[in-house]
Amino acid sequence: MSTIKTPADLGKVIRQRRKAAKLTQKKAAALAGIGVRFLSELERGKPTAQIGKTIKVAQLLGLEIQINER
Amino acid sequence: MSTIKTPADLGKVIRQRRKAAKLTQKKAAALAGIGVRFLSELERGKPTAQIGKTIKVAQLLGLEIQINER
DNA sequence: GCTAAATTATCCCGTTCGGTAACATTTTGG
DNA sequence: CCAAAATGTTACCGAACGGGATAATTTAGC
Repeated sequence: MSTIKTPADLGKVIRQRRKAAKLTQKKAAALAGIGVRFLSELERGKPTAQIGKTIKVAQLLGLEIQINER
Repeated sequence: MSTIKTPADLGKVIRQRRKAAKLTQKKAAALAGIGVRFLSELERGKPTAQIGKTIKVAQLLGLEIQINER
């Protein structure tokens, strides 16, 4: 369970998880219905990545996003 | 603790939390350094909202984003 | 070193989003 | 209830960016 404070934090988790699933960016992107460039940038912490696509990728990788009061 | 499956889920939580904090969109947007339009659209679940701005808003409202394996 | 994978670059059209203000909706007070 | 006030949504303009496809370059694994 990781706490996300920045887009970079998010990218890191996604990359880890993708690798753990033995998927290349190309395959993962195809499965999520997005481009490889998006995934590459997302994993590197691009702050302007779109939320909808980001959620899609997370779900594809079996990641659950939760939000709660601090 | 809410599970986020879609941009709409996220928007809902953010709106609730903003209201609980007695902030108008205008004030909240100013505090987060974004435009009112972005916040309005974010709360209504716009899937293309940028992740960086979204995280900023969440943090301003004292929301913690977590991500973990399902 | 060779090969697959990942990052980066380029082209390019569509979209984002801030500022401002008009318009719509919701809330409030009498 | 209804009018006024507050809040939220949207249109407009314009500059800037997103991101898909593809190719080139860099990096990593064997």
